[in-house]
Amino acid sequence: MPDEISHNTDDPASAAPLGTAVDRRPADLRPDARRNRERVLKAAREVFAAQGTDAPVSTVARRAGVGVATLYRRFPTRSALLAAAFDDQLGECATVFEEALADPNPGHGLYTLLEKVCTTLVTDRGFDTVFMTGFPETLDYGRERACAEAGLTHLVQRAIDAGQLREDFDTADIPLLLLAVSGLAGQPPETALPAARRLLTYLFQSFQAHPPSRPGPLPPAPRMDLTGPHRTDGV
Amino acid sequence: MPDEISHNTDDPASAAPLGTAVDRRPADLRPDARRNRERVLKAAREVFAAQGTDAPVSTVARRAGVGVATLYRRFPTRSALLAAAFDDQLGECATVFEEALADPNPGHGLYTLLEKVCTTLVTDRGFDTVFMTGFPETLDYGRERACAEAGLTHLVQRAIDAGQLREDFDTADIPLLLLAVSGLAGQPPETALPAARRLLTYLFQSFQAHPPSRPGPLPPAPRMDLTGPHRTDGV
DNA sequence: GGTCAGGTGGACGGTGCCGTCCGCTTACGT
DNA sequence: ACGTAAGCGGACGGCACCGTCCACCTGACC
Repeated sequence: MPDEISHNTDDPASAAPLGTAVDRRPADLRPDARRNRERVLKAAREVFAAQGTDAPVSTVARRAGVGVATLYRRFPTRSALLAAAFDDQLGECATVFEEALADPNPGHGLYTLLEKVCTTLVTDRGFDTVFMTGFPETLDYGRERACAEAGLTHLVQRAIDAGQLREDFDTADIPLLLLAVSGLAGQPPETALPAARRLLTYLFQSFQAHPPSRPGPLPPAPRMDLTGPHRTDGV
Repeated sequence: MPDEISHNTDDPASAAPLGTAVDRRPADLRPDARRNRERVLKAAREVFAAQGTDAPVSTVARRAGVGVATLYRRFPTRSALLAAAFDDQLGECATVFEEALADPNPGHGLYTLLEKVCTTLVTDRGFDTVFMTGFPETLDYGRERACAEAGLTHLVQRAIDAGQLREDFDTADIPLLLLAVSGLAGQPPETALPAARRLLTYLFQSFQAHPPSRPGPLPPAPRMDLTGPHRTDGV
């Protein structure tokens, strides 16, 4: 599971020793450049959230009020820009993930973890792409991923042992759930969010080891029309 | 729900009286043209199934062994080609849908309907796009759709009345489920298919009005890695 | 205030796709 | 056999995007 992908901490000690250290630490930048960098990131977040990861780079540049060259100077490739734009979200993910691991009630931890991740997944268009693919070229993916996966397996096992998850629940069901939720990401957020919640509720009720004879309540079902991916173009 | 979109029956009586009658009836074509038309459709099915609806038209033409112009002559726009390519699948959908409506056991009817649709959704890449969007410009969508929706609501209501579906089940949960399953469509078919089955099982167990105290068995969980949309390029 | 590395923006070449145009080919009727 | 209309394919113009290049600014430091 691609949680806690290495996120830039703006900490000089975390300089990337790898050859791919294209994104120099913002602290070294001239203040105007630093300001532009921020503007680009802000614009990138907005544009990618609204239009998805396929949005043209020039749109981001225009929205940031800078030229394309400036943007490419900081983020030499599209992937780099994407990774940087979603970096803090990824970091937040990592935090939530650690909170979940620390939760004494594993079932509750797992639920809140997935609830939060799914919310982001469905609210921020384009986050799904970054989250799912993880940009093997841009970020050192493998280690963090393996670590997250191990933690997740452990959490799941704890929840099973506690009698909160059915015996035949599998760690692989979590990517499954994530993928399923990301299928809702194309909808406009105001329907996608309740939809995701409802789906999550359905699934969690199914995940229980001992379901009650009458199923628990569901969040409301949003009306949704499937026609088209619903670009929320901000001009 | 976009089931049973108007599918060409190759029946002369079904001539489109609308202005959009660009796709002349194959019977009128010269035999060589007719043959080429079939070749194009076959190639389109293959290419779109393997690469998704974004595949370039020229790829289809090349695979069919015809020039681009030939292709565009028959299918003046990309949408037309897509619609035509998935026409029979859509027709099959309609058949399955009617079978489901006719099933004396509404719960069983609903399950098999969704099982089949989901299988197609996950097996044929690109079918999801066509199925979900339904091409309002190309096909007369509204009537069929409304009809399907009404039938579906009726089926759901029957299943609820029969005590097979929980009271708070909503017709809108079906698009929800479809969307969720289509989220798996990016995976390679050999993992996507079992994944879809498992997801469907989880959900249906949750849909039951009176779940058993021990949940029923699940189909196996496939290992899946989320990294990337997994183009299955057939060269 | 001068100099210059670092920063900037717009213009540019490259690429991949769409959908059309036009001159050649082929099947069918006489 | 031959004329004609239908069919054909490659080449083409247009467009959108990517990523680079270069000539012009600007802020920090002497």
